[in-house]
Amino acid sequence: MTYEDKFEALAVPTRRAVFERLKAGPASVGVLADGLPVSRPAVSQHLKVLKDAGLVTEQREGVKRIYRVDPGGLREMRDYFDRFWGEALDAYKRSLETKDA
Amino acid sequence: MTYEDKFEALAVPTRRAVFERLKAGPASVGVLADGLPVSRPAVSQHLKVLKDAGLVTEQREGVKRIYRVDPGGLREMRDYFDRFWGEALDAYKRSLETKDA
DNA sequence: CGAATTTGTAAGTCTTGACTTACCAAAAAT
DNA sequence: ATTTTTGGTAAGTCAAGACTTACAAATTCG
Repeated sequence: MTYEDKFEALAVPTRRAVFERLKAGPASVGVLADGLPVSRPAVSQHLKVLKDAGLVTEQREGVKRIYRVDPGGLREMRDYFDRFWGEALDAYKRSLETKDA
Repeated sequence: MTYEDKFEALAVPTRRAVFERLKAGPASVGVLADGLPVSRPAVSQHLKVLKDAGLVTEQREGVKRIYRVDPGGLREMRDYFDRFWGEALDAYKRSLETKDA
C-alpha cells in the first residue's frame, strides 16, 4: 500500500498492460486475459499485486469479478511524484548555482 | 530512453536510493557507494542504468565522475504520468456513470 | 616513471518473481 | 444434481538481474 509498492507494481510490462487495459474501463479476469499474450492465472496473479498495492479494486458480481482502477491509490502515487519532481528540480538549480561559484 | 525505461529504472529499491541521494546534490560514485549498503561496482552499474534511461547525467572531472539528476528526463516521466493520471480518472468517472444506468 | 586514486567492466553466483499447468471452489444454468 | 462458467491457488520451471570479487584503464601525485 506504500508508494513503493505502486511503483514496483507498475514497473512490470505485463502488469502495466493490465492496468492500461483497465484504464479503458472495468473488466473481468477472463476478458483481460483474452487481450493479453499470457495465461489467465498470470493475469489473476498480476491483479492481486495491483490490488494489494491499492491501484485497482475488485467487485464480485456473481461468478465474475469486475476489476477497475482505484483513483485514490493513483492520487497517492501522483502526490509522491509531484514532491519527487519538485525536489529534484530544486536540487538541480542549486547544483547549477554551486557550479557557477 | 522511453518512459518505460525510466519507470523500471526507478522501481528497484537500491537504484531509487541512488537517485534519491542525487536529488540532494551531485556526487561521485565513491561518495554514493559510501552511503549505501552495497559495493561500489553495484552503484556503478545502477548509475549506468539511470544514465541510459535519461534520468542522470555524467560529467567527467579528472579521475572522478560527477553524477547529477537530469531534469529533462524527469520532466518526460512526469508528463507521461500526468496523462496516465488524467486518463485513469476519466475512465473511473465513466465507469461510475455506466454503473448508474 | 611508479604508486595511489577513482571508476568501469567481466565473470560468476544466487535470489526473485513471472509464467506455466494442474487442481479446486463457488455460483449459474440446464 | 451434474454440468458449465469463472477465477483463485499450489507447485514447479526458468530467465532476468542484483550483487559480489577480481581485473583493467585512466588520471594525478610523489
